[in-house]
Amino acid sequence: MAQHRTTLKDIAEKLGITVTSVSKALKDYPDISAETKKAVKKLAKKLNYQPDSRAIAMKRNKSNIIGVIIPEIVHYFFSNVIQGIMSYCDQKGYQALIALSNNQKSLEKKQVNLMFNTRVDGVIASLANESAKAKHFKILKEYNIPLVLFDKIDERFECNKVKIDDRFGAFLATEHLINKGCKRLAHIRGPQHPLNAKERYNGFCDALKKHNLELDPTLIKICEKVTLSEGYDFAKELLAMDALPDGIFTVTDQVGVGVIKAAQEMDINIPKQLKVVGFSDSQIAQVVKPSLSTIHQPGYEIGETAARLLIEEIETREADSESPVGFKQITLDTYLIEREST
Amino acid sequence: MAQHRTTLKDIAEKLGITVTSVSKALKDYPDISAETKKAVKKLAKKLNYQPDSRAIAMKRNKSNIIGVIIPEIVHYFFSNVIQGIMSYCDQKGYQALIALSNNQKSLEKKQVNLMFNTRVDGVIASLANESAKAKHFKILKEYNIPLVLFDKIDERFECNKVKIDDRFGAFLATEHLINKGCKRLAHIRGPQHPLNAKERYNGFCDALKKHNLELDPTLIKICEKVTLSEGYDFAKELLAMDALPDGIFTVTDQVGVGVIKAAQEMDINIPKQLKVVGFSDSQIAQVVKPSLSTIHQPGYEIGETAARLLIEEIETREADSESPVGFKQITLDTYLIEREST
DNA sequence: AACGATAACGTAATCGTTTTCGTAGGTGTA
DNA sequence: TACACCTACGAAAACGATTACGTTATCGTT
Repeated sequence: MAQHRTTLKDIAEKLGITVTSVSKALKDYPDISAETKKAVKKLAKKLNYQPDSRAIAMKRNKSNIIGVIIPEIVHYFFSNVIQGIMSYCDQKGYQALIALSNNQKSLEKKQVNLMFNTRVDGVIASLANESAKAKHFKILKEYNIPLVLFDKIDERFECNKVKIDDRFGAFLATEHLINKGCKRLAHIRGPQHPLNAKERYNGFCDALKKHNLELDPTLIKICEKVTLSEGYDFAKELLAMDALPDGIFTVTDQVGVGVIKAAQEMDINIPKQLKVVGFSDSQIAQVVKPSLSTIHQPGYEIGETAARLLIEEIETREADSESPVGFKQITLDTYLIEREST
Repeated sequence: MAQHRTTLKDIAEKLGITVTSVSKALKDYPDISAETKKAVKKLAKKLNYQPDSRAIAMKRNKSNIIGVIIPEIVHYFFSNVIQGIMSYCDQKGYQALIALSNNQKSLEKKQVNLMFNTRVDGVIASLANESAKAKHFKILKEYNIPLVLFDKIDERFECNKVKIDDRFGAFLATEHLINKGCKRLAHIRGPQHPLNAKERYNGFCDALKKHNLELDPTLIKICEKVTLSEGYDFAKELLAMDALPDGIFTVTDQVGVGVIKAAQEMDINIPKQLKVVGFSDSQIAQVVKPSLSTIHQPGYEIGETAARLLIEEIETREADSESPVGFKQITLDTYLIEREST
């Protein structure tokens, strides 16, 4: 019942020639006669011969598979990145092996090792929230396996990187609130470790400083999971204070939507009494009512760029394994999208 | 600079024994002396030996990689499914190679072939909108490669399947509209081919029939891309008719949100003048204002179940390649979530 | 006739691992 | 002494494909 997968051997035996000739015939080597080529190709088609990529991978020491490690996948930004990665890979003849870290450092480490064992040609990753450093990616470096970090990166780690200017984006968002008349600004920020959470916080501070506004530590809240409900809870806290904030910049749109929900429940009008800006430009930001102003974060382009850098590095090393690679950090443009929440 | 990946050969040479013994020592074969084992293991650890999964895959004829082919990934439902698949795979020691069909049949076919060549152990797929039949998956069947279809399935194709009862879900949604007093019901349905779009349409009809309501063909609209903006456009058409519909059931939440946007622009009150029910229970359904009633579609569980079925089939065939496999169709529970839009 | 060129194919090594089947040397027993 | 038996290892085939290098046979040239 179970059909046998045709190999070169099968073809060779039926034709009474050797595996070598079959291989050469299929690849149009000049030292194979036209007749033999014809016969081989015909039989190959008939038996539906398809080369075994694993065997080729062993021989060439190249799998044409890249690994992707991300914190989560049910996430507008990350799924966009993946889409970008995949469409570029498809074009270039690579496949994508995807793994999740669930934002846990230990799991992330395990996934890195798995990728290493699977002998992927390279890895694209965004660090787990628990991972301040990319130290556990070092094994890739040691064995010359290209790595591209995006979004949640470790600046000190020597490799290609793709990101947006989070600090500038946050600055734009905050200054927008100020320009709209906000005086008392709050920020619901991301976790301690991820660099982009820090950068967004810094951008927030930059804007305050530029406009001579004081930074009130009680108006800074730190998310752990960066969810809608965290945004909701922190907003409830912030909006129960004696001196209410009149503008909130949130680390993501998810959190921003949580803020909007909380404000609505407390009958605080957005944007009149409170203005909100999120970050990422995810779909919920346009769908929520009032729609949420946000900072655009081009997920698809980030993915595409990361894949391009990775494949370039892979193929450069392939051509000359000893040429020292110059690492780039590509920063993609970002901008403010103004909506009803401001 | 570039470090060399340790192989059995390296260890064997340094220890003056053969590859055979090294392999056996690492796997605790009884015919290797305790001393040798100790020495081998020590050196293996020191040199960070990790077996090459490709070589093992060749030998065992098993890659421990499964293929996943889905129409798109920037999609709440599909990304949830992937999450479910991956977490199950992780537990069972499998990795996931993911590919997108972009809802195109030709690309889907290409991806199936790629999966075949990569020698994945099995495939999980949801059909592209363009694919009425799963005929192009036949090659997997011919070579005894397990396949599990989910969500957008081909009922006639013999393989394991995981889905929800779309017809019943649609019936629930529609009856809910009727129970809430709607008399003139519209349905914005999915494309022609996907079975679940047909089933949802059928469920819509079932409810009308049960409650002796007439089916007005002018109130049925057919999406191509199933996007928010399609929902918006169709809603504008429907709400410009002489006899307005008072209830709309949409094939997805995306489309439902489009309807809500259109109604709001036209100053039609939801739920007073118009009630809307979506399908999928995606995040935007809770975020939109008014929040959208919907039918729950358990993406994570569907993914988990699909992975479980697939891996069970893989391992059954592994144990006994000739045992005829009985295919299951698992239907997961679904239910209505009532929100502000009704 | 002798040599070289060329065409067309095969040999064998290789990638890294697994596993079956030896086999050499030693010990124990009748 | 002869045989069985055990211990601890190695040889070799196998998975499927690639490729540097050999090896024939045939023909042309001088």
